Amino acid sequence: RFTYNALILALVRGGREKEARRVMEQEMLGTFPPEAFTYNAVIQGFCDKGDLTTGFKLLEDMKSKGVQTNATTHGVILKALCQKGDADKALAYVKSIDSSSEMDVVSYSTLIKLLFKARRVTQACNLFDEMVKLGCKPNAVTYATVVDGLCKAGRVDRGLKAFEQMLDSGCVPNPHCYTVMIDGLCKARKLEKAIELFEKMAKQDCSPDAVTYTTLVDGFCKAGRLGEARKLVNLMIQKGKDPTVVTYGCLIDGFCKKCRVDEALPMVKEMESRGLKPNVFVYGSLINGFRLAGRMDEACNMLTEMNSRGLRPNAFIYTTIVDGLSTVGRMAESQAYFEAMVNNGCVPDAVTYGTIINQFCKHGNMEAAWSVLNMMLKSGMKPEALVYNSLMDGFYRLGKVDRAEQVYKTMAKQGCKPT
RNA sequence: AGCCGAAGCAAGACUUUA
Repeated sequence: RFTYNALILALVRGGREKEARRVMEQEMLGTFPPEAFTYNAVIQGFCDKGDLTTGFKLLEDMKSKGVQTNATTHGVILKALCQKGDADKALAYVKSIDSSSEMDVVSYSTLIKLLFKARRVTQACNLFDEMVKLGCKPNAVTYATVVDGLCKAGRVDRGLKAFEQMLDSGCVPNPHCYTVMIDGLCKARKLEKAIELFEKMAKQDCSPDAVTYTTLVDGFCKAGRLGEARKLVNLMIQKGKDPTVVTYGCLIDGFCKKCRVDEALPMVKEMESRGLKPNVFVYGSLINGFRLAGRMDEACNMLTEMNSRGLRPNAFIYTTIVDGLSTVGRMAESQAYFEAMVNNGCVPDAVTYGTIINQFCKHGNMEAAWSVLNMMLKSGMKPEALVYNSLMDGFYRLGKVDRAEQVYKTMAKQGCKPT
């Protein structure tokens, strides 16, 4: 029986869930009574592939065979629903659970994460309170989830409270817990507090890992404190925490944003010498760096280089190039890159079209801008307020107040709030 | 009873008077 379970698990992990199911249904069930462990593994296999239909079907099979679902079953199902972002279904599922197989700390944490993801912050917090009330003790993962959820919802203050609550509860924090808090503080522009926490970590016998370092490196970079960012990367090397591609990505982006792309380039060499290959993010930063410096030939060369290295440029990359070329007045080339984008099967997104609209506006080509907006709306895209702002500004500058008003009305109709 | 489920980090468009 253990052998079968081990085999099934191995198949699931290898992405061969169909075989796993066959082994379970046709070989194992003839010899051994069905058990939750096996079903959980197979259900997970299908859910990981996005096939929730089969997942739920197996769940029904399981129940009809009299196999008791357990907390892990719920965890697997909730994880799947979490990835789909289907909070309502998840809540309905939890309601349908009978009391003999309760939720545990993992399934609760999964559901809390899902609710935060669906921006249902109040519900997430209520669920957290509920689990405590029911005697299910939150662990470090639960707290990390809650702190992260609160911070990403713009409630760092409450994130900090939850973090303190974690310490008070006697829960031993791990680097994950600190990292989400540090990240939240950095993004809320409370860098000093983030540094403080980072320094406290080491003292607490919880040394920062590569992600924690990277988070703070990014914090320094976003605050324009590049010297400190660089020093921190040196420190992590010294401490034996190897920087990752993301670490270098943050550092390189920081320099690029400050128009110091020439200092960023040696860092690419440095990362390569450490065995790290620049990825699409790194190229994105570099291309943006050249764009900000008005050096579009070099930006385009970088795109060629990434192609030759087998990296596929995405909408970010193309949008940066399209924008940069337009800004320096190279309209025909800009358009050519937009066409190349489409021809290469890269789908322009709302930012791409927003960029194009903005560029038309800047160049006084308002009718073109207006028609792109309508195209966006027709295809169901939701332009951000800044796109409407750009259009209104463009019409105003040409003295076409009525057209600007028309834009404003469209904006209101789309439910887009003015900024 | 054999370790089946949960958490963290980076790139693109508006607004600048120098």
